[in-house]
Amino acid sequence: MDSSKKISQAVIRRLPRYYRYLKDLYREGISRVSSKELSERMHITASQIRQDLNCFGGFGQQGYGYSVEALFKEIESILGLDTRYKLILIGAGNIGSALAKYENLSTRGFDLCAIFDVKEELIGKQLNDLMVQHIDNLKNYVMNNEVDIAILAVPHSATAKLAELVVGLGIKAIWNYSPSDLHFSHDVVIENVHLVDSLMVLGYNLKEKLKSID
Amino acid sequence: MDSSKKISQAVIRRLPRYYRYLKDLYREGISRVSSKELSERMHITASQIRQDLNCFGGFGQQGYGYSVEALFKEIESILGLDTRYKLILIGAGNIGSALAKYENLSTRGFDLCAIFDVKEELIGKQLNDLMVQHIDNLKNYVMNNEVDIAILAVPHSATAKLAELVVGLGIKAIWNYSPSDLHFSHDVVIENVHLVDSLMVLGYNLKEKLKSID
DNA sequence: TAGATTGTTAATCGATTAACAATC
DNA sequence: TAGATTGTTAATCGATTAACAATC
Repeated sequence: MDSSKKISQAVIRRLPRYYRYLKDLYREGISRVSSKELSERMHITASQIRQDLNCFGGFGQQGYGYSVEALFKEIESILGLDTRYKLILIGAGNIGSALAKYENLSTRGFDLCAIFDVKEELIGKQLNDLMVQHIDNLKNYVMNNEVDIAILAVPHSATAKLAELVVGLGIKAIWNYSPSDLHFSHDVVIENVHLVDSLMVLGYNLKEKLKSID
Repeated sequence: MDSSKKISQAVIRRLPRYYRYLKDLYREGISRVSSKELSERMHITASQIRQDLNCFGGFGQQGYGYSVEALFKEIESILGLDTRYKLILIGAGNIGSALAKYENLSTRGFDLCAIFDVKEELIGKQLNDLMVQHIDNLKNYVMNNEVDIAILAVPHSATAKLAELVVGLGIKAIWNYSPSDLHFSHDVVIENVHLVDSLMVLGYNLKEKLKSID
């Protein structure tokens, strides 16, 4: 549980999955779970579960297993889901407006506070309880309001410039849905999301599957 | 290039990224690229690029590099993006309708052909050029039309039952946006997508970043 | 106590990187 | 030919799995 020890991204990317499965167990009214039981549900090895959890601390009890509620709370806290983040959305097109309407964000502590776009016909449009503002207001908004994370959902051509702007204004995290990947220096954290990538992998795997049957 | 050799999912999951970067190069009018140049753009090692590509064949030329167009076409073909897939969407809620409106699907060869939901108020609703049908029509539709991939975007409570139905009807691939993960036997391929997972990882990394600055 | 299951070390496996001979 | 860069083997690194002593 030495906090100076760097935890690998492989482990971190599994945390949301643990979070989901534990939440399900909790909702089902199950109060304890062993690494073996959890491993069967999650289709990973019990060994991996114990290794992963021990990166953060000894949450279990020998001979007993893990308390579902306690472990859930631990992972919630590790992921920072017990604190709230303030988000802005840049780009109110197809993906952008879908994200704005996505209720799972606020239930996980991610509060969308403002929406910006450049297209005149979108300005003033209501998305949930927010009104789309002109991108020219962005600078002023960020200087007067706390912003933790910027969601970028703009076309290829606008991505680089807007990312520069956002980072220049001191925002340290970008959830990027734009077609082009972002790479910044180590003091900005980025998640590049490409929905279609996953579909391409699915298509590939389907093709291979069918090939092996023939 | 032995086709019997199993290619690791780690490599396969990078293919869409190669595809995107090569498409960009192609659009920029760049006709050749070395693994070193590509590695700088993509922020991965040149070694990895050469290893990855050589899983599928020797596409390069010593002393020259790779032809952007030829390599792009190769990867497009490996991913099966030169063939078309027929998709159905189950669940026309927030995520479902966003996916239905997502133009990037058809441009990559994924044609959405029918949409189903159970909610009376959604039946008959127009999404792009498709009308939402009642889920009771699903069986009949699948028996009379080719379907390669089902997109599942339904609530937790409906996921398992609908997945069973879809697999029972012989569909071999599911792009699953439902809150609960699906795991089927090896003859069905699944991609479980959880948008918020990526945001949670971003939140975690942001928190760690800020911690290290203090 | 006996049984169960963790936490943790050691072994294995796979993926990434480095190096370099082959060759365009 | 000389220079460049691939394809490929070997070395390294990291992640996963196995094993088991510790302990509830």
